[in-house]
Amino acid sequence: MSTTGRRRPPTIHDVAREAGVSRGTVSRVLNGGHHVSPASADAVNAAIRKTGYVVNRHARSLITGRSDSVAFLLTEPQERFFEDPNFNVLLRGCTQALAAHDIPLLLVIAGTEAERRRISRYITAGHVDGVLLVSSHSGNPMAERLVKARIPVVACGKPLGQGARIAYVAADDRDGAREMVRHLAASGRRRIATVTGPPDTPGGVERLAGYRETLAEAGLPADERLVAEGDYSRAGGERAMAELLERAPDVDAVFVASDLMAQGALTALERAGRRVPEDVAVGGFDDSPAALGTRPPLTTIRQPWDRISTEMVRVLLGRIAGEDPSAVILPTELVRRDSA
Amino acid sequence: MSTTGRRRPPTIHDVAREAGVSRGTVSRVLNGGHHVSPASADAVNAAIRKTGYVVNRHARSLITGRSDSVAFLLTEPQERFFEDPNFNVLLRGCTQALAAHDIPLLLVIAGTEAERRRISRYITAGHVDGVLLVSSHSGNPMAERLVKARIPVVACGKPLGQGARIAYVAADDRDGAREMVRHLAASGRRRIATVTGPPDTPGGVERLAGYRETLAEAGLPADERLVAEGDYSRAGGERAMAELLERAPDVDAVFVASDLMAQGALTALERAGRRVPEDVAVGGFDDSPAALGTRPPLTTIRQPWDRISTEMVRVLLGRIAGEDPSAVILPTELVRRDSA
DNA sequence: CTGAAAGCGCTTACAG
DNA sequence: CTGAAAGCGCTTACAG
Repeated sequence: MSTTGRRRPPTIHDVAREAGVSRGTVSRVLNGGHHVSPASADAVNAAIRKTGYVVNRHARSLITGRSDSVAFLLTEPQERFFEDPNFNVLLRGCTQALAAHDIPLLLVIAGTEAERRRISRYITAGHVDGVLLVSSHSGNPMAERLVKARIPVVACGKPLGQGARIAYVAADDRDGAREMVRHLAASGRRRIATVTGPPDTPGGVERLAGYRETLAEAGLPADERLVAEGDYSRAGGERAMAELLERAPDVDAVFVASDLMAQGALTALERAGRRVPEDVAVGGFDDSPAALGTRPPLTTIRQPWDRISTEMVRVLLGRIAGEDPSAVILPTELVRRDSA
Repeated sequence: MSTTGRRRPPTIHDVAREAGVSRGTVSRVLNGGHHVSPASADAVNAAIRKTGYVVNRHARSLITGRSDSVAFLLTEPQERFFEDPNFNVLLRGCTQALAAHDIPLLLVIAGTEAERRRISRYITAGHVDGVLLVSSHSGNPMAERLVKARIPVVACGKPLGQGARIAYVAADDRDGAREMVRHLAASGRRRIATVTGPPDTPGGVERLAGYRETLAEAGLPADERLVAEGDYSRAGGERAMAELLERAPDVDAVFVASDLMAQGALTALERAGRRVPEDVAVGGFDDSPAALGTRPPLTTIRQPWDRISTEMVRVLLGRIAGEDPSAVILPTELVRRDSA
């Protein structure tokens, strides 16, 4: 009569009965099969197939205290992340790396302080085993809170404030910037400007430092009129480039600290009637999908996003397993296209 | 001695003791406060604050059979989704709409058949209460499986195969296409081509239908050389436009069924030395962020993504609460910029 | 309105 | 190797 009704899913008890063993034995098979005779294991596996049994994770989590899932946590206004293709690449990479471990990724966006509070409670309540923290800005209160609550965390990019207590994975920002500026100088440019990231972000600080060092090495004079601050947005890049053009009309190259900002810079240059790369060479940073959408295609510094996400997941899983926080710095690579 | 160790989080039992009531009463306060005296409720709330109690969701889910979370499920190769900015907008909208209900979003990508199988099991195991299904192609085996397993599902875009059994939210594709083609014709274009979406997607079918209808209404002859098939990717759009240029060199306008493909079409036109909009007017579809990154900025049809995501969440929550599947069709809007 | 009690589905020492 | 049993933290009829 009730075959039409929604059948209750089979439990471990049904499997045990079917296999003719105790629930304990079924559980042992489920959890690695140690201390189980081959015959019992076979019987259990057959019973699982026959009944279509799937473990109830809530019950398991209740007793193990683990959720077997991980959060991908964004702690900035969403617009930034969704505008910037880097975000996609990172999210995709982490999703994939986690999937390989059969761990689902919980996407959590905490852009406002109210949201951050709510999410803190959510995470602290044991909903996830660890957090992949994506936030370019330092002094992030979330990181502090999470670390204090003993939640395993690994950040993308070096957290400027937190000291050594938090694990992170980052590209070698400074070295990447140096390579780009060397490339610009090698093509004979002499008035090389830069559009920086925000000064409270590792990319903002390190890429600028690399720029300055390389200028000095090349014997080019430092000129503060050649430095404009951006905010990693396309609009910010456009604004900064316009500023640069006004302050230093003789600029003949610019290193822009992100591809998205470089896209904006290109717009500003076009409006000003400057040809790229003939009049002004433009170098970006990231090698994000944004670099291909521009005209001309962007010469840029590739961040190894695949490796970054893989490493973030690896380190986080290690942290969850009890390992100490570690830092991973990955090398970048110059990608030559047409803009410089 | 043990204050340094990781303190076990407070349970409902601790709260009950603190408040001087039974665990049942605490639970009642937690679940709406019905059948609880104000005095007890106050005592419980005070105890919750004092102990910092947060409900253990695993225990709750075990008994209620609900997870209080929802999956955002992508069932296509990831590249497509991450390449296409529409995806971002949708994901962001759903995340926000869900956050308003305090429901976390689980991002799940099932691009390969193996992944789909794994994810099916995952979802069927009761890990989520419902699924926001994002997949442009029809005949999606996932949808079938989920519906069969009685999982509440709402699709983005009308599922071509599934009939009336699955709820969906979509923009009015046909009407949007008609408006764009009318706009093109109104500007005096006579050789209006189209780059379509895949023929097994609702957008591929409906937007092409709208194109044909409007051409007929405008008294323009149907010419199959003016129809090229795209795949919603930038590269596909570029390819299709090149094809069009070869087959019908006198083309003076093109309606491209997605902004991303339009971006590709622009590249092909530029390579062919055609000016936009002077020689060829280009109209897109979506009003995705891709439409702003082009030169010239794209005239396009806006899909009301905010409303689409809000509605998807609303319908899904309704389904979870037991409502019947419903379909929501939202109006589009012509956005005039410089490309047409 | 409220407490005592059963039970959700699982894991894990504990004995054998 | 394996079963019986306790217990994870919660919710929900059931009596009062």
